[in-house]
Parts: sequence; C-alpha cells; structure tokens
Amino acid sequence: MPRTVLSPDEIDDFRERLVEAATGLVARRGYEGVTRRRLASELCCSPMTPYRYFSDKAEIFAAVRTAAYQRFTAAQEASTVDGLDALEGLDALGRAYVAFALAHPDAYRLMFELGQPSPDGFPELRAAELGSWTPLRQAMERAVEAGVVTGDPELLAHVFWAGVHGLVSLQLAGKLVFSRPIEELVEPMLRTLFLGNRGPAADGTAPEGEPSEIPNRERAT
Amino acid sequence: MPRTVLSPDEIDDFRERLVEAATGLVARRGYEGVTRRRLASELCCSPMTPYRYFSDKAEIFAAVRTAAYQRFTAAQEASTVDGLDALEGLDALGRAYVAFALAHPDAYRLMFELGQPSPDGFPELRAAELGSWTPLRQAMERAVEAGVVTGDPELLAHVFWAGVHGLVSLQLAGKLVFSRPIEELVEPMLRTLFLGNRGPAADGTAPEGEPSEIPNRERAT
DNA sequence: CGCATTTGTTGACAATGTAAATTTTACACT
DNA sequence: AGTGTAAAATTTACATTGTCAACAAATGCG
Repeated sequence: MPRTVLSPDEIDDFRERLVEAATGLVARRGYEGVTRRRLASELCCSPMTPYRYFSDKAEIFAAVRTAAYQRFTAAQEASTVDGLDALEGLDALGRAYVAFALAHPDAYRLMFELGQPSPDGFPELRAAELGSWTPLRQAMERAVEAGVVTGDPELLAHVFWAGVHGLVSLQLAGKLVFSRPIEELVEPMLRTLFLGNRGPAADGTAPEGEPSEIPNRERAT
Repeated sequence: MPRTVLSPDEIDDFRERLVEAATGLVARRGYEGVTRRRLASELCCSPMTPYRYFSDKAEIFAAVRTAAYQRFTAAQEASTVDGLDALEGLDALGRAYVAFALAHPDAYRLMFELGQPSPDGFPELRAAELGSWTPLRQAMERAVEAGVVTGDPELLAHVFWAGVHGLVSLQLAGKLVFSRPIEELVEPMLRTLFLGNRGPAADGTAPEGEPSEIPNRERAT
C-alpha cells in the first residue's frame, strides 16, 4: 500500500505550472525550443522530475495543446456579446477567431499546424479540440435558423472555418503577399462567405431561376 | 589554382539526387525522419558528404521546398487546358490545387506549414514560392476581366487562395469533422467564393442597390 | 522508531546536427 | 612516369536532445 501519494491537487498544480512554463517557452523560443532540461530549469527542478507527471514529451505537448484549445474556445465564446443578431454574431466570431490567432501565433500553430501528432490516446485533447469547434457550429445553426445563410449548418460551418483558418494560416506562415494589412483581407473574406451562402430564398436576389454559371461538373476527374 | 573542381553539372547532379532522396524520406518517414545520416545511407555516401553541397540542413530543406514549389506550380499550370472560359479555368485551378495538396500532403506541408523557416537568404526558394502563386493571380485577372467576379484581382486571389488553402490545411491536419468526404466541401467552397464575389463590388464598397446587411464596422476592436 | 513506498536526482545511452581534423583522390607540372 | 598540392570525402569528436535505469531522499504507517 502506498505510504505517500501526491494529492490530486498537488499533481494538478505541478502539471499546470509545467504547462504554463511550456506555453511560455513555445512563445519565447519556438516549438523546437521547448526542451525538457530548459523546462526543468524554469520550474527549478531536475530534468527528470516532469516524468513523474507526464509519461513523455508527447503527453506534455498534449497538455499544452489542450490548454491552448481551451483558451481559444473561451476567446471565441467571449465574442458572443448580447444584442447581436445572428449575422453580427457570426461576424464577431470570425473576427475573434482571427484576432486570437494573430495574437497567439504559437498557440494557433500548436492547435492547427499540419503534422502535429494526432490526439489519439489523449481524450482530453480530443475533447478540447472538438470544443473549440462548437462555438462556430452553434453560431452557424443560429444563422441558418435566422435565414441569413442557407444550407447545411455543418457544411456551412466548415466552409466558414476553412475561410478564416486559411487566412490566418497563410498570414502566420508569412505567405501573404498582399500589399495592405491583413485586416483588409478579413473583411472581404467574411463578406464573401456571407454573400456566397445567402442562398436562393434569402431575399430573392439570387433566385433559383438562375442555375448559376458556376461550373458544376462532377464527373470530371 | 584548383587542381580539381567539381563541374557544375556534377554539383547539380548530386544536389538533385540529394533533394530527391530527401523528398522521398519526407514522404516516407515524415519531416522529422529526414536525418543527415539516413540521407547519406540512401545516397551511399558518408554522412558528412552533403556538407560539401549544402552548408547546413536549412539549406537542404530550402532546396527540397524549392523543388516542391516548382512541382506545385507545374501541377497548377497543367490544369489550364484549352477551351475553358475564365470561370471554368478558375474552378479547374482550384481543384488542381486541392488535388495536389491531397496527393502530396508532405510536400504541401513543407510549402505551407506555419513556422517553416522563412526563405530569407534563399532567393531561389523565394522565387519558387512567388511562382507558385502566379497561376492563381493570372486566372483571377482573367476572371475579373471577363466579369465573372468583381473586385481587385489581387485581393480576390488572396481570398480564393485562403479558401482552398484553409480547406486542405484543415483536412491534412485531420481537423475536419465533416461526415462526408472532403470533395463535398471543395464544391461548396468554390461555389461560395464565386457567388460571394460576383457582385458589383467586393472591395469594401457596398453594392448599390442593396445596402447589404453585412456588418460593416471597422472601428470595433 | 523502523522501513517500505513514493518522490526526486544523477548518470548513462543512443541519436541528432555540426565542426575540426584527417585521409583519400585526382589533376598539373617537372 | 612521378610527385606535390589542392579538392573531395571520410572519420573523429562534441554538444544537445529525449529517454531509461540505477540511486538517494523523504515520508507516513506499523
């Protein structure tokens, strides 16, 4: 029988401080700069101590990413202020999304970088990941109900998501060659997403009578 | 005076083989799996030999990325078949973009991953990067001239780019929770991009007839 | 108090990128 | 041909990483 066991509080406390330190290190020295030994020196403990609380580095990063998702989710939810109609809410959400990503590029990278290890085996991470996605889905369901956009909410949410994510992803990767600040891209992107999904019955502007000149191949390979 | 010097052809040959091997390694063992020693064993040379041809690992990856951009550019240009009008051309380009990204996820990651080292100091890489961007810009200029979309071509190209990039980026990162195959997202995305920019002004100026219910704040923080 | 069990530390190991030293190779000149 | 010198390639060495195993310290029940 165990004679001495760390209380859950102590464990959580240490894990939290470690995640905090790791997050700071990522922001300060980049993803590659997070070293177990550096981490230990920040926490004033020996390099192997974190192994008592995390089985390996993957688990550490899983915790860091989980925290990032939670903060991201909170930032999105904070954008939902009262008095906004469905369209304004969606717009505010999109801007909050972009603002968070630009303000915390490293956190965003941790969350959405291609090639991050999959959350398999980390249920908390998986849950946080899904959680960060629900504000948009909810806002989209509301928007569809209100009739400001038309279509399958799940599909629409993905399209919106991809739009804003693509923007910040390219920006953070330094790929944009746009001559003006990125804010002047966010506006057109959101406008595009709204106008492009207003749907046929929204206000009669784009009636079905016009089967759209949009290419509609499906059999083209 | 040098008694023996590698001919430029020999140098290029070796560099090419090395880039080839590195590309294969990235595809096979992932980005982190590219090791100088593994590279050497694939090339049947000693681990330090590549240092004669590349000053460090960053330069190796710069070459790998340059090659990837060139292939990507070629794939996009190949989508421009004759007999397509401006809209069809843009559509075909978008599909070619997605197809390439999905077919070569590692190459795409190398090109567009957030946090890849910047191309500073690698003019060839920078040029290849810019080159991969011109097919879209040209197609967009053509589309604007043809009147199928309206607005500043540079801005429109960025919006389109972000749209498709966002889609493949999320897909490759395994973030999509869409219940159906991604192809069923590409179609709506392209349709959204087209429909959302058909209007008389997508550059911030509100369309005349319809004062647009789209939120148009600018001073909101 | 005694001592088993937990907690934390130290040392060691393999693999990595890189630098310096060293060996091998091949051409130019006598 | 023979040789010397500079280029090309290899070998050796080192610092840093993540991880494992053995070790020391502390702690609370009997």
